[in-house]
Amino acid sequence: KQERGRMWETEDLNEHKDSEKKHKEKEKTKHKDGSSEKHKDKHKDRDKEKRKEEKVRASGDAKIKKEKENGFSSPPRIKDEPEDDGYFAPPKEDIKPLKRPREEDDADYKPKKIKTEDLKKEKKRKLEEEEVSKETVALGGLEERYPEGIKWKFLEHKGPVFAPPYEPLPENVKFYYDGKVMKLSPKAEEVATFFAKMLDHEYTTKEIFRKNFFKDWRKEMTNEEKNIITNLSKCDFTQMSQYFKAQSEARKQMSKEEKLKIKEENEKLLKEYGFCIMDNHRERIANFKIEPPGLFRGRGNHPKMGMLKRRIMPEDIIINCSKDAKVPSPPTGHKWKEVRHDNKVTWLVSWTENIQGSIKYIMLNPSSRIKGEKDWQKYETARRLKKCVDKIRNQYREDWKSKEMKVRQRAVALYFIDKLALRAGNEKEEGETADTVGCCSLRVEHINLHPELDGQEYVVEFDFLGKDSIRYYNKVPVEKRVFKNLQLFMENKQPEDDLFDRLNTGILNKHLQDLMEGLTAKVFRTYNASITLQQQLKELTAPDENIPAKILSYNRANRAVAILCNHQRAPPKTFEKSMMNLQSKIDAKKEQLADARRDLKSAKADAKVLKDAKTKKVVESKKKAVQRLEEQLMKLEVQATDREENKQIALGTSKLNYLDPRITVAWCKKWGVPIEKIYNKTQREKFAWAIDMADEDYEF
DNA sequence: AGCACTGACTCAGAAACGTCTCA
DNA sequence: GTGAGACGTTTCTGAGTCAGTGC
Repeated sequence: KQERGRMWETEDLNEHKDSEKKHKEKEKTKHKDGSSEKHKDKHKDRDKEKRKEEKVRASGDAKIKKEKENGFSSPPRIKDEPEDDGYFAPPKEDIKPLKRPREEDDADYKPKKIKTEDLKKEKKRKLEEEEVSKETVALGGLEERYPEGIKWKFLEHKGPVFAPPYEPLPENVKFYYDGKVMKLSPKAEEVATFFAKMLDHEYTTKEIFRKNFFKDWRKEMTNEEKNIITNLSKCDFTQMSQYFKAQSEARKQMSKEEKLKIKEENEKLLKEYGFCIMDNHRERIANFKIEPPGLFRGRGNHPKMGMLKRRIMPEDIIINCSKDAKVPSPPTGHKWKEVRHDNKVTWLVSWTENIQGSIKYIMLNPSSRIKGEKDWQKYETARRLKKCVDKIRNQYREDWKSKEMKVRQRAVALYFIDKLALRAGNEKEEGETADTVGCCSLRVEHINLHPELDGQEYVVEFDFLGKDSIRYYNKVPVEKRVFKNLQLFMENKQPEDDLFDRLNTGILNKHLQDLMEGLTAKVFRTYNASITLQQQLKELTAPDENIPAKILSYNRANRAVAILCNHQRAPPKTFEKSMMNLQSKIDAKKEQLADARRDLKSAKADAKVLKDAKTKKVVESKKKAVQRLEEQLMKLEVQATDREENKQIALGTSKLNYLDPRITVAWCKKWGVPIEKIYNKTQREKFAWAIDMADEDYEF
């Protein structure tokens, strides 16, 4: 059984103090210079370095990686096309702003596409029985139009939308320090409002959050403010907080017209900035709005939570577009940091974020050609793994016996990745992020070995925090050889030592690359998720069930995958209540049904005596009523089961990222389930390529 | 030559938002 | 017919993976 919980939510005081202490030590060594570019000067932990050295020694024999291709199932056939054949910038007038962009888009661009792809189209058309309008997203090797690594030939966009400027609070909203009213400078006030807006959130009670916030807030204060405000606990943000609550309340209470006006403004913004031209398509951009300033909310026990995420200015922004495109103009009085023309990447805009020093991007929507193609490619790689997975499994089982420690560790790790769908587990910089692990970065403290547990032999108990600090807890019986190996790996180690001290993701992936071109650790997740869906669907779908029951089967298959991938969610706040509501509905329905049955019975009795047409008719209608109620009851019960089973499981992530959509499409076609029942509008847009491609015989 | 760094991309759950349903 | 709450959808942005590059 999967248990959910974030360590830090339940951690006891001692642990808390410990992590605090650790963090303070980090701070001391790290922040001496006080520069704002601290993230650049990487802090090296002594232990970590030692560990790394060991690994280095052990991995000296790494094989030289062979030349890597782009992971296509078939090598891309590169057609030599004249540069300007079809890759012109579509004249502006052609790009009509649209209310329902996607559909009309297709109509807009189809003609051009057909022009540029005459031959391919013709071939395709023969294969197609269905809507031609979806062709724009049909893939069938669009990539081959580009030489290796080239992502586009023409790219034009309007640049990002910046966060709205700060609006100072009205005079009557006061801030108090130590019980006394205090007027803050605009900059200090802005940062204070970030905190005030989060006052109801658990974050603001956390020591690290408060400390980080206060430190960064003070940087924004004037000298006088700095002198006065020395203790966060003496700050009273309640008026600010109430003001924002009132504002959001007011927003909810707005009249229809006002709401409509806002909606229209948003649509206008989307129309203008939400699309770009990539080659001869108008494509939706995923995140064209720049992240507004605020307080950093890391997940889990993040050492940087509460730090100030600064406002991004045009001067921070790098614009990427093609040379022959119109460069977006920066807001008046501002300049871009840089304009570049790099067609080996897919992003339109980038900037460097100040918390981790990492780069953020503006990229295209999942429905775009460039994302869809990549997605399709991912599943094709996973399907190639299907063909050789048996061989690979035999190989790593052999490797459990290897004389070389490194090989054994690699083999056991790969076994976990395959069997349990664990993530690869890159090393992370200590003190920069929450302490989470994946397979290669598992530590001794994360597993417990039980030679026997609950009647099973050789059980490994996993308990660690994975991505997003989601807890992975699982007791797994493993093969004896694995168990013995784990015992060996753990010998003479401290709890905080790496379990696989001779292994990292680089070594593992290099090895995988040798086993199959394009194979990496995460392909196993995709493969196992998709193959599980396919198997489960086969197993669970009962041919003569009705549609709701079929959908339940689908959800159950989906759920099996979500459990495998450990996709969890916090139980909805209203879960208990809504469950009870549903139960009372079921009870009511049962009562109705009992009544209806009684009515039917008496009607039948009447009919026996009277034998006239009228009473017969009554019997018929009562029969129908019973039937209808039975159906309704079943539907409700199905719903209840589904919901109960879904309490802590998030289906969305696997559906969106791990399950080959063609399996779903095929299943829908086979059983006559409308695709809309499984995929909503957005999902259908994202998977348009699959809906177009797969027929009911599709096999993953 | 080897590996640390980092850029570019996918994947992740929470929160905000919109819509539907039921009293 | 209406309004509140439930529930599905969309947005947001943080957290991973992985390979290329530059020291």
